[in-house]
Amino acid sequence: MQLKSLKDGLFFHVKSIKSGIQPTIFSSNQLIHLYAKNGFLHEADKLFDEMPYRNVFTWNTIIAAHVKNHNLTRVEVLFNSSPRKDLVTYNSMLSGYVNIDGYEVNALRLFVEMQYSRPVIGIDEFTITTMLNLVAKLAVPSLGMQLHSYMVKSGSVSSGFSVSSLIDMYSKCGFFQETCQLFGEGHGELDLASKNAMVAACCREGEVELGLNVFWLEPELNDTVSWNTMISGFERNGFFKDSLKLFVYMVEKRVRINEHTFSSVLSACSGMRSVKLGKEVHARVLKEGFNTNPYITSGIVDVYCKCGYMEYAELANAVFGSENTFSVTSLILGYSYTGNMAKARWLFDSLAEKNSVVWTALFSGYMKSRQCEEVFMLLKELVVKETYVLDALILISVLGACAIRSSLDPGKEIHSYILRTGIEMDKKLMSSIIDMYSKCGNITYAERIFKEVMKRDKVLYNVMIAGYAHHGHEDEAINAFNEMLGRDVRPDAATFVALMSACRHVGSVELGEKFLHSMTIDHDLTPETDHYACMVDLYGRANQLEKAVLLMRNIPIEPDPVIWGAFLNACKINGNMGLAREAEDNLLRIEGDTGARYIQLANVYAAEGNWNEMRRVMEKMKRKNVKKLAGCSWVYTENGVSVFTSGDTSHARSESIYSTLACLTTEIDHIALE
DNA sequence: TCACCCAAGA
Repeated sequence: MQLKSLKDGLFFHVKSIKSGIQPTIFSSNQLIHLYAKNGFLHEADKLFDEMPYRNVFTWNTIIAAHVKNHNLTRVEVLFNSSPRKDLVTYNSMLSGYVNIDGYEVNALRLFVEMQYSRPVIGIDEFTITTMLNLVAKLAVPSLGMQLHSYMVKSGSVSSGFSVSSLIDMYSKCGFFQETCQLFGEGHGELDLASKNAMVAACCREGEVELGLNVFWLEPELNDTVSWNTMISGFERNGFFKDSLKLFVYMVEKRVRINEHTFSSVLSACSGMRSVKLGKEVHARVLKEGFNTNPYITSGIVDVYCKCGYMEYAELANAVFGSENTFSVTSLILGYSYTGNMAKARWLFDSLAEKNSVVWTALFSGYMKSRQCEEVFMLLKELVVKETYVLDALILISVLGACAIRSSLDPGKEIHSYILRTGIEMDKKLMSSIIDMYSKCGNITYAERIFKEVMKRDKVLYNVMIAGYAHHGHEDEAINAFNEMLGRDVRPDAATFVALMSACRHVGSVELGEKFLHSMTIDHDLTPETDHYACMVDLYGRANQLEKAVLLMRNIPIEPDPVIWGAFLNACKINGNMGLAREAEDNLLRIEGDTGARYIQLANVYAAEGNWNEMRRVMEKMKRKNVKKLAGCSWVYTENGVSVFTSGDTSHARSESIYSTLACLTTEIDHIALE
């Protein structure tokens, strides 16, 4: 008897219990399969345990059920106690090892055992496709190619399963040419899974248009997977609107939507930072009952976090219940973005297990709010608590903190850690190291590392040009820029900030003007705040206040405090108090609650000996009740960091520090007199 | 009874 549906099965099961007639092994096997398929694993297990006789099919069915449920401990127990194992038993076990993270080595061992143990189990097409999956997951093309050769030799390369698995494997190993070739060879009749794998491969390669063309080949074939692949392909390449448009079209065409669809659509909403669309999708998810899928619930939380709606995000997370690390990570990032690091830290501490992504999230949060000490402390905590090799993105955060703090020694330690552990030096990491060395005052090291990189990208050039600028090496900055153009690396707005800042350091007004002009005319870039502020500063330092005034009048964007601050400084250098007053009005209008601005203004008047004006500004500041954080210096010693503010006597050894300082000052005075 | 293609947080 054939039991087709769960209803059939239940009916049959009840009948057999009532009648007391033991079902045949064949029927019981079918029942186990039906129960497991419909999520009733407990019932499947119970039936399996109660069976007086079992055959190899019985064992294979229950093993497969637990493989699908990712219960590997149970799978291994069953596999080892199974009295007779055939190729199917081995293939199921192999599939368990391949599809559950952390058992990849077991899969390789089992694969070898299947071929060489006595008696030989052998391998078949199922084994090969499962192994191709493993190759794709681990990205080890050499093994993939061996499997491919074996398939060619054994003549099993023509089935849809084989081709789609091969396409997927080559694509995930980064061999796009081979992927295209395989797809092209099988063009006589289009196999849906192979076509879907090809669409995915194109999107993975960033060839979205090509992917779309494949998607529209014989569109009547397309199933939910095809649509999902294309929707996610758009999303992952940043074409969020196209992703959502295709989703709408999918709904109109009445193609069945599943949990994968919603997951990608939610990512697109996050990418667009559209809370409106996010809410719409959220409503649809609730309506269609997908609100227990962890991919989807974390996706919803993420949309609200990315859009800055932290209250909604918290609420959604609470409603969805059951701890979801992805949701919590999104929340940590959301709070980091809004500068609420206390809340971010609280959430971080609430996680029982912390993976490298969540550590990275906290690191980047502290970096974003420039809490460098917290970055260093977190690093200490991480090294104590976790044993794994530090993630490149974490190191980038720490290097950033070193750069801000001008802490060369910790920076060097990180650099040697990278060399020691053999972490792959990608361009981002390389740029961070170069930036760290240059900001910590060691331009020679920065340059040496830069010159070792053959394939230099935009960020790498920008960092190096900024480094040269920072150290007053105008010619080197311009040479690097010319080399960049010669290598067809397109400059961006940051390149010109670096170049103009090089001009600022050496006072080359003409060159600065040339760059400002050239970025618009030759490179189709729009000057932003930093460019104008840089130019105003350049004019100021070159005693060309009239040009600064002219530029201020013609800046096409609303000048922000950075530009006004630069202009104020220009007024100070050129001793023009009338214009300084104008800058003051504008500055305090925008930044009336920033203590540092009042002090800057007071200093402008003080430099001119205009004590009345200075007093007026200080009184204004007092009335507004704003404070300025004291500027400080710091020194790294073996015992940690010591911070000093002006007139500070809080340090335990402050007496000896001050007497050393007095000696040094006397010596400097002597040198100056000589 | 086992195998292919689509989903999340830096």
